[in-house]
This record gives sequence, structure tokens and C-alpha cells, in this order.
Amino acid sequence: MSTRIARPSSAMRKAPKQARSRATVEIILEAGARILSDEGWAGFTTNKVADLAGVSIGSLYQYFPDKLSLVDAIRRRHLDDCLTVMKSVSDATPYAFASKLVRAMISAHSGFPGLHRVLLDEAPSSDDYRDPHSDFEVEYLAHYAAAVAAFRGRPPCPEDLTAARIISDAMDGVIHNAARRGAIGDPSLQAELIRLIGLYLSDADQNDGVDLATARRAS
Amino acid sequence: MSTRIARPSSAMRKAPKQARSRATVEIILEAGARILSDEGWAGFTTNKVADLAGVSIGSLYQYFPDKLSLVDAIRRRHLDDCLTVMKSVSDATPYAFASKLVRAMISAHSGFPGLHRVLLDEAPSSDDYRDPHSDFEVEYLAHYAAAVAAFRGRPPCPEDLTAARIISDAMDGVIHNAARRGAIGDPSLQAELIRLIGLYLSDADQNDGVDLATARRAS
Amino acid sequence: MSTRIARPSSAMRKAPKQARSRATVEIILEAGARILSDEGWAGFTTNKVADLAGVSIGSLYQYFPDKLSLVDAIRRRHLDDCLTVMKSVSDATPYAFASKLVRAMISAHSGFPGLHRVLLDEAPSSDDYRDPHSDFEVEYLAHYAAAVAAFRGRPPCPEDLTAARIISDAMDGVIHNAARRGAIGDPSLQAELIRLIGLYLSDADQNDGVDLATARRAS
Amino acid sequence: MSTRIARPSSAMRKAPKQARSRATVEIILEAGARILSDEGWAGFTTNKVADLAGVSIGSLYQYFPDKLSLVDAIRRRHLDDCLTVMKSVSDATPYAFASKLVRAMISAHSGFPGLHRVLLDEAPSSDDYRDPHSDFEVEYLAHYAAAVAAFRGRPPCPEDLTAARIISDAMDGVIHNAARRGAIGDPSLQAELIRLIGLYLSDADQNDGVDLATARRAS
DNA sequence: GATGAATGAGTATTCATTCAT
DNA sequence: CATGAATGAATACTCATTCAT
Repeated sequence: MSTRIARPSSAMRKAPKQARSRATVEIILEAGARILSDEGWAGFTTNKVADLAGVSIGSLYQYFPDKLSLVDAIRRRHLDDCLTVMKSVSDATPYAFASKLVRAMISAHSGFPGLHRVLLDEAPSSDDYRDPHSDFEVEYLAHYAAAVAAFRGRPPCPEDLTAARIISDAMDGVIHNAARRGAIGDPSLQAELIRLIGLYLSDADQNDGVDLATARRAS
Repeated sequence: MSTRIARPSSAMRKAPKQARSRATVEIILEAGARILSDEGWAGFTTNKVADLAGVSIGSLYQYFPDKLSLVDAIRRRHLDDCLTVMKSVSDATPYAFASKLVRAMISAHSGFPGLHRVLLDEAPSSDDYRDPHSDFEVEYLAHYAAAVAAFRGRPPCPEDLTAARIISDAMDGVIHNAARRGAIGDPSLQAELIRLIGLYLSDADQNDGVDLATARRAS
Repeated sequence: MSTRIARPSSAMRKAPKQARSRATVEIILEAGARILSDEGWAGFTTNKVADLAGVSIGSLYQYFPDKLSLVDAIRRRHLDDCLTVMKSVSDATPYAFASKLVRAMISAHSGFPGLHRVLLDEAPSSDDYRDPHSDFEVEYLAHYAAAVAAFRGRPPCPEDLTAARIISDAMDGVIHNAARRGAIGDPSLQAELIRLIGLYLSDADQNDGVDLATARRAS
Repeated sequence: MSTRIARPSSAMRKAPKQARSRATVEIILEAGARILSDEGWAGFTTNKVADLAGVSIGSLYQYFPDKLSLVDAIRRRHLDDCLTVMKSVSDATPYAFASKLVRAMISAHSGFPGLHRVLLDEAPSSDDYRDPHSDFEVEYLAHYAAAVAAFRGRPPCPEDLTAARIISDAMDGVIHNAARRGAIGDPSLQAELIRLIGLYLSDADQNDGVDLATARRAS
């Protein structure tokens, strides 16, 4: 999807040494996240970012060698935040776990509702954040898989990773579509999402073939 | 994609009357869908579309007054196809319904795996397709809501629309992330997705407050 | 010397089909040669070329994918012209040969006096025109070497290539410095240059060690 | 390059008075010459010079009011060095003179092979160094002209200046093309260049019209 | 109708230069 | 004095759109 570009670079051009320049970097990253979130990858231009940040275009390029390195820095920050939030979530029952998880993810998306999706789906990357084996996704899924295994009362097994993906992607879909509609704060939506995830985590028949399960329940 | 004739959209510059014109429009829409799916909104240029379609850029503008009208026509076609497919899905049990639904949606995404997401998330729109009240979304959700009400054994009520959204968006998330990873054909993923939706549709406690449900189950 | 850039491309973007576009390409090449000659590589901007050519910047890029391909096209043209002119030069005596050679080279430089040097010394190249083994230089030197061998009354030998370089580079130096001063038409300069080359070609002692020759003549 | 103190050019922002300041100016000029030689005028940026010199860009601008004054200072130093070297050359026979001249010029180019050409051909100048009447060129040619007159056994006359130019420019061409190919140390090239210049200086027919000379020799 | 040449506003990026610390 | 953060005009290149043939 999206533009595939030969990765020209990725790191920051220089480490800001003085307090003033650290502040400049902050303000640029903030402006970049805002624009990415509000206007998507196609509306993300370095000039717009510099304008919104209130700095000159030259200042932006003093710290970020190119557009990609800027979006990479924004992504790194955002995903680190997500991971931190997510690692704090763990609980004794599926519903309590689901509840905390949903609230955590929703709050992680509240500041810049469109950011997460744009970073993962639209914006190209010089790093391997979109690679399924990237550190980020691995850590993310491992956390979910561990919870799944715990609730199922047995040691983790490969199937748990599939379950982890289902949970992660389903939540992703619901939250990002809610964000799109500006309905991210709707409590009934949160409640239903918690129910969806809670039910899935509680179900004991996870090892049965689906057709069997389907047949049995359908009977 | 289907081979139906594009219904002369209001945005279209002129209704193609002769067979040759209709064929030209077809081939342009097909090429546009391909590029949108493969390269995303950022890689979608009118010249590339004309090239791939094998027509001159002038011909493209003879049928579509601008880029937006082209993408709108592609979207209209795609969403019509989705609706058609979806309307054919109905069944007596939650699991059978979920199963057919998942298969239908996956097959609707198979031809142009990236198209659906690009059309809904990336590509801007001059119409109101992304508006929650658009004809498309209304029809879409109504169908889901009707199924939910049916399985819950009572007449449809407003809450069913929330449930419909949850189902629609969760499926969306799982399928589009699978498409991103090229794993759309993975049978275990399909099975688990069916289980997720099936469980949700089967659950009887949908009218209880979530906290109550959580408390009861967690006990 | 000069900018070393990773060669992004080199060929023309598309072959002009209609008469109008062939004329556009001509006019762009002409304007490019003018600016390269007058302002050097550092003053050679694509916008200036388009302006001088009286076409839009977009038209320039319709035919030349980037700046380098434009300069390559100008170089190819110019060197082809030089080769053609030079191949027509041959004569029975060293002085007659030198005379024709000098006149030919001077006339080849008259239209755009600075062009030759800029193309060879300043402007980067995606091709291998600056490589000593490039077709151009090989042909060029071979022609000189053949003349040297002929005047020395023996079959060509490797040393003739050194002599060819001396002749070529000395003429280059005199002509390009004259061009710099706007004195390319000065007849006394032409006469002296012919004398310089003529004497060198006439000298029979080319195989003696220089120190020996020096000693003998100095005595 | 020499280690003489740069004579406080009129263009220089302030005369460096303290030892530290003088050292800073030295190091900047050295870095500038290096970059000019290695990367040409197009690669010569004030920030790169400051970086290579290990000083801040602000310090560079403390001593040189702008880029042109820096390149002028570099040029002044280099040409002064060239003149010094050249004035030391004089000899009793044409071949001995040519031999010393060639060796002197080659050694003057060895440290920064590209520098001379870049300074004379590429780099713009705020002064009149490229003007044919500049002090430098006048002195330079006068020296050659004196030698020419001496070898021709008569008092200097205006024609000797033409001969001086021929010698100067021919040597220039051969040496700078050798530098371009990295062949500046090739002994056979040196030998042939000496022969070229030596023959020209030795020739007695310099006062005959060329056409006459040509005709006679060709007969 | 169809073609493709031409247009020019817009976008990423560089670099000489200034000035607050 | 030295530093390096900030500035913004200039430059290479793209792409939606028009219009003469």
C-alpha cells in the first residue's frame, strides 16, 4: 500500500545540545503528529509541519535529514508510548483484562485519533516497523498471547499468537473506525468492545476445530 | 470487480453512450482500482491510471472531470459490490451467519486486497461516503443490526446498531491487517475470526450493563 | 572535482513524436548549452534553462528525467560534433595538419566558447564521458596518435598515445584560456598555436630520451 | 601550501592580530583549499569548510565576511605561491628552462591537484584575478615573455607576450588534464611536455609569418 | 472523440548568512 | 570572541489539468 520509496535515511541529523534546540525538536514532533493525525500521510508536508510548529523549514531540516526520518521519529515515539501503556495492563479475569486493555488503547489514541492508523498503514517507513517481525509488533503480540494463555489455564502455545492477532486487530478496527467518526468516547461502544474481547478470552473451546464448535453450538 | 455498467454518477462528465465509450470507462476504473490497491492513495496519479489503462490522459478527463470524481466512481463500484455480496448473507444460527459473513468479506477483498482500506481510510471524497449517514454505511449497518436482533430473538432496537458497528469494525480490522501482511488466506485466522463474531452474536447478556456482566462472569 | 552524485538516470524520458515536441527538445538543448557555456555548471539551473528556452519547467522534465540527463544530452551532442569535425582533419605535412586541426577546434568552440570545458571539467556525468576509456576520448586520441605515427614515418606505437595527449591537452589549454579571455579569434594566437603543434609533430627525436635530447640541443 | 601569513586582504573582515586568530585563519584557508580541490566549486560550502577546519560557522564569518572573500583569500595565497615558485625558474638553454618550469609547475599542483583549475575556471571572483590585466597574470606572463626574448637573443617585444601565453596555456592544459586523470606524476608525460615547450622556445622562425613557415616546411 | 504536448503551482531539500547565548 | 540554532530564498522535480492538433 502507500508509497514505496527507497529508504534514503532514518536517523536524526544531529543531537540537539542546547535547551533551545531540544524544545525545537519537541515542537516539531508535536506539530508533525498533529498533521499526520488530522490530514493523513498525503497531507503531511514538511512545510506545513514547520509552519504549524512555528519554525522555519531550515530548522526542521537541521534536525531531521528528510521527511522519512521525521515520520520515523514520530512513529518511534508513538509506538513506545503504546507499548508502555500496554505493558501496564494485566489482570486476573478476562473481562477485567479486556476492560483495562480497551480503556488503555482508547486513551492512547485520544490525543491524536488518526495518528496510529496513519503511522501503521499509510506512512512509508525506512525502518521495519511495518514488518511483522519488528520489535514493536513482536512485543505487542507477545503480551496479548501471554494473557490468552493465562486465561486458558495452560502454558503458551503458538495458537495463542493467532488469538493475539485477532484481539489486537479487532480492537484496532473498532477503535480506529470510532476515531474516524469522532465517536471514540462513546461509552456504549467501549462497553460492547469490552464484551467482544471478554467473550473471546473467556471461551473454553478454543482448541476445538471451528466447524465442530460451530456445529455443536448451532445444534 | 463486477462487470455491471457504472451507473452514470452525477460526477461523471458525460454518460458513456456508445459501446466503445463504456468499455473505455470500464478499463479506466479497473486500472484505477489496481493502482489504488497496489500503491495506495499517494501513488495514485491520473497519468499512471491512464497509462495502465492504455488510454491517453485526455481521454481519462473526457469521462472524469477530475481526480476525485474518478476515485468516487471506483468507490461507488466497490461499495456496491460489497453490499450485494453482503445482502446475500443470512442464516439461522450465529455461527453459520458469522461463517458466511467472514467468507464473503474475505472474498470481497481478495481481488484488490488494499483497495477497501484505501478507499475508506486514505482517499478523500467529494461525496459523503465517509459520513456515518451515507447510504452505504446505513444500509450496511442495517443489515448487521437486523441479524443481531434476529439472533437475540426480539424486534430490532437502537442498541443493535452499536453491536452492528462492533461486528463490522472488528471484521474490518482483522481482515485489513491480514491483507497488509499478505495473510488473508490463512484458515486459522478465518476460523478464529468466525469464533470471535459467533461468540459475540450468541451471547445473551447483551442488555445487561457491562459492569454487571463483568462482575458476574468474573465471580 | 566538481559534484559527485550518485547517477540517478541518464536517458531521455520519452522520444518526442510530434514535430512540435522535437522543436521543444531542440530549443531546450540549445538554451542549456548557452547557459552552461555562459554561466558554468554552478549557474546551470533547470529553471533558468526552461526560462531561456521559453518553455515551462514541466516541459523540460517531460523530455529529460533530471538535470543530469539534460547535461548528458548536451554533452553527447557536443562531443559528437567535435568528433565529426576532427575526423575530417588529415593532411600530408605536420604544419598543414596542425593548421587544419587548430582551425577546426577553434571553430568547434566558437559557438559556445565555455561549453567544452564545462562539459569536460565541471559538469558531473552519469555516463563515462570523463572516464579515460570512454568511447569519445579513445576515438579522439586514436585519431591524433595515427597522425603522429604517420608523420614519424613508422607504424603506430604506444608512445604515440602520450604524444596525442600532449597535443590534445595543449591545444585544449590554449583554446580554452583564449575563450576565457574572449580572444579566441586572435589570428596571431592561432598562428603561434599552429607553430607549437607543428614543431612538435615535425620533430624526429621523439624516441630519444629527453635528457639526451636536451643535452644535445643545449650544447 | 606555504605557511606564510596571509596578508590581510582588503576583503578580510578583520586583521587577525593574536596568534590564536592567525592560526584559525590558517586552518580555515587550508580546509577551504582542500575542499575546493577535492570537491570543486559546487561542493564548496561554508559549513563544510568550517566543519573540516574544526571551527564553528560563526568563527568562519568572523574572519571572512562572505563566501567570496574566503575563496579570494585562498586564491591570493595560491597564486602568490605559484609566482614565487615561478620566479625562481630561469636558465641558460630553452630545454633546461622548460625542464625546470615543468617540474616547478607540476610540484605547485601536487598538493591540491584540482585547486588551480577550480580557482581559475570555476570559482567566481569579486576581484579581478581573472581579468587579463590582473597583477597576477601580468607578472606571470612578463616572466615568460622575458625568457622567450632571452632565448631569441633580442630585446623583448610585444610578440613575446603571445608566445608567453601559448607556453603558459599549453602547460596549463597538459598539467590540468593530467591532474584530472590522476596521471600528474607520469614521467613520460613530463618528458614530452618538456619537449613540446623546449622545441617551441628553441625555434628560430618565430618572426616569420606562419603561412610562410608552413609553406616552406611543408615543401 | 482521441491524443499527448504544455503548463505552473506545489513539495522536498540545501546553504549562505545572522544573531542570541 | 566562539558557538551553533535559526532563517528563508533558491533549486530540483511532480502531477493535476488544459487545449491545440
